[in-house]
Amino acid sequence: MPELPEVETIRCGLEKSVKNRQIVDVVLRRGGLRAPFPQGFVKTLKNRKILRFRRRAKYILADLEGGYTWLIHLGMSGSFRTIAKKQAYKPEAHDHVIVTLDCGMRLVYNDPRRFGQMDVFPLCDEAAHKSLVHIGPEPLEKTFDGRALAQRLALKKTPIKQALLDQRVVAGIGNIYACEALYRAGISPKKIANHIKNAEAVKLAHAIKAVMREALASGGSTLRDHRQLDGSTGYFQHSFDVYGHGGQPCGDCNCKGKACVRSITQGGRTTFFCPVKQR
DNA sequence: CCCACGACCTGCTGGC
DNA sequence: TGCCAGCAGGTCGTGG
Repeated sequence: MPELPEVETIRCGLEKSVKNRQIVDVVLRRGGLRAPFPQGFVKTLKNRKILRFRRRAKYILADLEGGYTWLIHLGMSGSFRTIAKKQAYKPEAHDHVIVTLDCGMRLVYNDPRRFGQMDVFPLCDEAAHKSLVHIGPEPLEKTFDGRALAQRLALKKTPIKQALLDQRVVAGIGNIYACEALYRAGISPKKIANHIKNAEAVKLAHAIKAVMREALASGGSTLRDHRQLDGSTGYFQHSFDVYGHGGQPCGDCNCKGKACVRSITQGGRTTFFCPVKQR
């Protein structure tokens, strides 16, 4: 489901409604998601206060009292919802993890496709965690700029679109925002990453930051099922220039109403782009 | 090491 | 109406 803006929106929701609550019970309704839940998962979460929610790439990291971190990845279809104390809770299809908090509220993790991930580990081991250790720079950090991007792209021989999906190059970009950023930067998705010139990398870094910021301000994109904790939907999907717009005019090249936006397959994923504007 | 590709899952849509 | 192929916001393991 989610890319950086959606994950960040959910992190904010968790921070507002769940931070500083103590976990009093955890129920797992199956043995795992993509991978089995780790040994002692429930036991480690139970009776710990949640101190804060952080984000790294598309991972949510909940710091727990006692020096542990609860790692959450939503995969393609994961979502959280909260159930108030007085509300009755009937498990719905694909509710896999139910966390009860000291205030009586329940936090429910639902994930139809089960591509999500959960883990818990000592905070001091975070830097070495298999899922986090290779992740590249956060695009919204000041230190991420054209130079930083160019440096990483120089090592990649794949088309730029595929390089942007590689979390070692930049953190948090997925299929939608890769397409949108390349469009804004006017760069062809087929261009080989290590052929990208410095000036283009500068433009692309700006485009990545801009599209991420704007999506964040809109509460992310809701295509099928991304919702904030309170059930409200993002609306950035209305601002897509190319994603999902195959066969329509892009609105910015000189094709004036002509169906310029194409879709192609790269690395098994659909890429949308305007071959006139993106070269 | 790098890269391409299939696997992992369920649900929805569109074409017949 | 029903069925089935194809596709979906992500990662990971296995080959070459």
